[in-house]
Amino acid sequence: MPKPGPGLRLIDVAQRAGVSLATASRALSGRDGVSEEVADRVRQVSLEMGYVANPYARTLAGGASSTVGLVVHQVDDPYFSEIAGGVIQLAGEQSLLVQICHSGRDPSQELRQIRSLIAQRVGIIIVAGSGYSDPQVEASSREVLSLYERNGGRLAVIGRHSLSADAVLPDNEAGGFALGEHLIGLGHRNIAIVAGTAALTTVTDRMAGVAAAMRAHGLDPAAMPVLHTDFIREGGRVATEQILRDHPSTTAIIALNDAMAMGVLSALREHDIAVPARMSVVGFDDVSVAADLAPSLTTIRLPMTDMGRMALDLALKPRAARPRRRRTGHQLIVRDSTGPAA
Amino acid sequence: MPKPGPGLRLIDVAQRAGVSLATASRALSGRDGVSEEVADRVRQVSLEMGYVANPYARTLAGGASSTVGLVVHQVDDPYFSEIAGGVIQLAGEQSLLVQICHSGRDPSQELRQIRSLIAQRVGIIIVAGSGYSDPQVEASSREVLSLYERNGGRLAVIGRHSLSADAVLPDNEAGGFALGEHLIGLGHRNIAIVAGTAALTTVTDRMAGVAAAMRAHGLDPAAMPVLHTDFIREGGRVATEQILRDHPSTTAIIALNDAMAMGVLSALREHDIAVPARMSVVGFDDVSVAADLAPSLTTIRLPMTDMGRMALDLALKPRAARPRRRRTGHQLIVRDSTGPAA
DNA sequence: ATGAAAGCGCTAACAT
DNA sequence: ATGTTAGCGCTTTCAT
Repeated sequence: MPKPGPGLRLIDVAQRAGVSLATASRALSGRDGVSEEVADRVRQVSLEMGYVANPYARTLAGGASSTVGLVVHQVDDPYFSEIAGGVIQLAGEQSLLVQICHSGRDPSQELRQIRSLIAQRVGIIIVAGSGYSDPQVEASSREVLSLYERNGGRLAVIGRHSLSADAVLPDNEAGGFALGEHLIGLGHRNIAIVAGTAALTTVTDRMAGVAAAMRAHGLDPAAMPVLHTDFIREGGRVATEQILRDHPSTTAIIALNDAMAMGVLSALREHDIAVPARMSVVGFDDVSVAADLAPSLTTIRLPMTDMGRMALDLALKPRAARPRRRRTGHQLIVRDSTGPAA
Repeated sequence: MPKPGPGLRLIDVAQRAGVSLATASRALSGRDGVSEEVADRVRQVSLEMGYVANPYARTLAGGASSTVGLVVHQVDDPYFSEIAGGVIQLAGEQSLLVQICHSGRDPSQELRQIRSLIAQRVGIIIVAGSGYSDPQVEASSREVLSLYERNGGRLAVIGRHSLSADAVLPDNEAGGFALGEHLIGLGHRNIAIVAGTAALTTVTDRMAGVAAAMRAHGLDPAAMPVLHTDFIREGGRVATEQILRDHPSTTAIIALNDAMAMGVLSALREHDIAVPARMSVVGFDDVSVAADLAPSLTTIRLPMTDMGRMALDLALKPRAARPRRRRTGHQLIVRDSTGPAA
C-alpha cells in the first residue's frame, strides 16, 4: 500500500525562508499576523521548492478539509454528468478536490454514501437529484445531514426542497407549466404524461406544473392519462406502448425528462408514428443530445452545469441564518418534435 | 470552515473494549499480534459504537489512503462519464472513495491535476483518455507518475500505451479496421475521415486501422481525405462542410468518435443530404445515445463502463513485475446510418 | 499477545 | 509581528 511521496514539509520551507514554523503556516494559508514582506518571501520559497501541504496533517490539525463530496444518482446519466461537470469545474478553479459517489436512486444507498463522506471528513457535501415525496424515506439522510451541518459541515442540495439546507431549485413546476401551455397553444387537447415514479418530487412537481397549465386553459387535468414508469429511457418506451394501446386518441406526449422522451421517440419510431405529424413529444432538461435526436426535441432547458456551480458556490459561502434558495430559471426550447394538433 | 464531526475516537473504542489503543488498532486493521478472541470483541464494540476511523489521522500516521483519484478529460462527455460510472461502481463495492478531476484535454492542466492528486496522497490514480502522439508533451506527466509508482502508488491508465503502467487499451486499431471493412464491403470507394487532432494517439490509432483495411482491399489510403478538426461534435460539423465543398464525390464518412459523428449527421441534415441513401456515416465508441440518433448510428462499441471497472481492478492488484495490458475488445454495431454505395 | 510511547505534518493557542 | 508548544487521531516501533 502506498507510502506518501518524498515529503517536503512545511518546516523545510520555514527553515529555508529563515522563519518559524508558525509564521510559515500563517504566510501560506494567508492568515494575518505576518508582515507582507515576510509572507511574500515565504510564498516565494515555497513555490521554488515546490512545496505542497499535506492535507491529512492540515485537516487533522483542525484546518479545513479542502475536499467536497458530491452525491449523484448516477454519473453516466447526462443530467448528472453535466451537474458534476459544473461542480468539478468550479472546484478546480478553487483548488478543491471532488469526491463523487452514486446513490443509484436508492435512499438507503444514498444514506450509506453520505455517511461515508462524513466519515471522510469532507468539509462540503453536495447532494444532487430528486428528493422523495414520502418524507419518511429520506428521514435518516436528513437527520445525518443536519447533524453534519450542526457540526460545521457545509451542505448544498440540488433539486430537493425538503431539506432545510442551501438549495438550488430547478424550475420544475414552472417548466411543466410552460410545456403544458406550449402544447395547448398548438391545439392539443389529448395530452398524455409519461412520468417517472411518483415517489420522486421532481416528477410530482413537474406534473403539478402541467396540471396548472391545463386548468389555466379550462381543461381538466384529471382526465389526462398519467403513466408512472421508471424515470429512465426504458420507462419511456414502456409507457408509450401503454398509451398507444389504451389511449389511442392521444396527440401529444409530455415526458418528464429527456431520457424518457428518448424512449418515447424510439417506441414511436418502431410503430412508424410520425413526429410531430401524428404525435407531438416534449421532454424536460435539455441534455446536450436533445438537439441531435431526430426529430430534435422540444424541451425545457435547465442550466445543469451552472446548477452544479451554483450549488458549490452556495456551499463555499459561510452558512446563513436561514437556508438560501436559488432558482435556476428555465427556458422553453421549441424544436422539431412538436407541431399543431392534427 | 468545517470542523470535523463529533469524533468518536479509536481510544474510546479501546477503553470500552478494555484493551489498549495499540491492540484496538491492530484488531481493526486486521493485522496480527492479537488473539482472535480479543480481536473479535474489539470489532464488535467498534461496530456497536458506530466507530469510523479518521482517514486523516490514519493516513498521516503512515497508513494507506483509501481513495482513488480519477483523471478524465471531461466528465460531461458521455465517453468519460460512462468510464467514470464504472470506476465509481467498483469503488463503491470496495468501499473506496473516488476523487475525480478534469484535464480538459490539456496536458499542462492534466499535470496539475495529477500533482494535486498525489499531494492528496491518494493511493490509486487512474488516468483516462487519449495520450498524446508527441512524447514530449506528456513527458512531465510520465515522470511525475513514475515517481509516484516508485513511491508505492498504484497507477492504471485507460487508452494510453506510452505510459509503462498497467493499462486498459481500447481496440482502436482493430475497430478502425472493422469500420473500414464494413464500408468497403458496402461498395464505398470514396471514403473520407473526420478525425480529431492528430496530436491524440486515439486518433492516429483509429486512422491506422482504417488505412490497414483499405490496403487489405487494394485501395490507397493516401488518396483518402482526412480532416483534422476538434475531437468533439463541433469538429464533426466543420469537417463535414469541408468535405461537401472539397470532396463532393464522397459517399461515406468515418468519424473517429461518436461525438464527431453526431456533428456530421447534424451538418448533413442541414444540407438535406439523405443518410444513408446519399451518404453513409459511422462513428466510434457507441455512447448510449448512438442508438437514438436518427438515423441510428453504425459504430464500434467499446465497453466503457467495464473499462472503468477493469482499470480500477488492475490498480487494486499489487504491482506486477511488468505492466499488465488489458485489451477491451470491440464490436461492430451496424445500424441505420450505413448502406450500400450509390 | 499486549501495552507504552514516539511520532506523522500541520494548525492554533499561548507566549513574547 | 513572530516564535514556542501542545495537540489533532492514528500507526508503529519498542518494551514487556
